[in-house]
Amino acid sequence: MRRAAMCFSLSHFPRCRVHTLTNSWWQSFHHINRIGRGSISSKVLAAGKQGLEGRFNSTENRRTLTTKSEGNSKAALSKKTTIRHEILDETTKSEVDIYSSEITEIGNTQYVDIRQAIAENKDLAKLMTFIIFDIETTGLSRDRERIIEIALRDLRGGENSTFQTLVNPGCIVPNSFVHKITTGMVNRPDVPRMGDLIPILLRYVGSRQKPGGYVVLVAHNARGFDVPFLIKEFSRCSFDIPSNWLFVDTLPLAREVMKSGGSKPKLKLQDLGQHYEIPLVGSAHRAMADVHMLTAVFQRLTFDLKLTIPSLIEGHSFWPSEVGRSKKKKNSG
DNA sequence: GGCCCTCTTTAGGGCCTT
Repeated sequence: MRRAAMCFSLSHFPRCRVHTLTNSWWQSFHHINRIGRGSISSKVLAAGKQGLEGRFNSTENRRTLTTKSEGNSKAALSKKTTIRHEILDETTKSEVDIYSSEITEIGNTQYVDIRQAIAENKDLAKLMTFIIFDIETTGLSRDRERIIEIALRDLRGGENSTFQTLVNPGCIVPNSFVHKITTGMVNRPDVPRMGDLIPILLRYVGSRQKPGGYVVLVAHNARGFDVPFLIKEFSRCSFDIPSNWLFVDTLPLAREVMKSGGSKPKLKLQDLGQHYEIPLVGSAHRAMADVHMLTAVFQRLTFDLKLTIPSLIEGHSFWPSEVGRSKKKKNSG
């Protein structure tokens, strides 16, 4: 039997480190705010040092797992399938049945604007699952190019908090100089095509979301690049973006933070990483390395902007249907 | 392509994503 490597991996990070950093200060921001600016900085930055730098350098707590599945993933979806995750050093093995989790259906509420409701009801904010994601592609045009790698990371951390896979684009990869992903790496029968991968991706995200909750997917330049690419690929494969997926673009957040800097701000993800002195893990422009970087950058940006979950959702999130529509309306009158 | 900035708004250039 051919053992088809799905080429996606799951990494195990210290449980709740990121969750603690993000959610604790978000939830307690107003409380901490009463203590004073200096106290906020010292407390949160201390948490950041432990949660971010400590995590990145902590090899003893970080175990990379590879995931392999047997058989074609699309065919496998027709029946209950278990994907086995094997730790590289083979000292331990674990199994996760990502097909057993239910994706919560929101019914016909697609594109119903819940952002105002979240702003008015803090309990709804607790139903949010924040997932940082990044894609690598064969180029910049959403119409002509294809996704060749995708990585996600649940901000809560913990076991199976990350998801990473190469994607077979069915064409050559002309821009390997960018991400070091070659045609030979992805044009293989054991690398899933997007149509096979999307159901797995949906199940994974569904396994991370809270019952009845919403998923907030965060990416750098999400509005201009990642989300349009996702929409295009989902559409091409006859899938819909789930109705409970919201998106946040960190590029305008960075622009807002950096605009007071005087000189022309550098807003590339790697520049933001340098600004915040965040160490790079892995190769830049590989999806998971960029996800780890953005995870740290996102938290620093939201801290600098003093954003709570409700204010982030209300003021900085968007639905897929809003992509392609200019956020700022030109004055027609 | 979306967004921001300016030498602007009846526009154009540059950044950001790969």
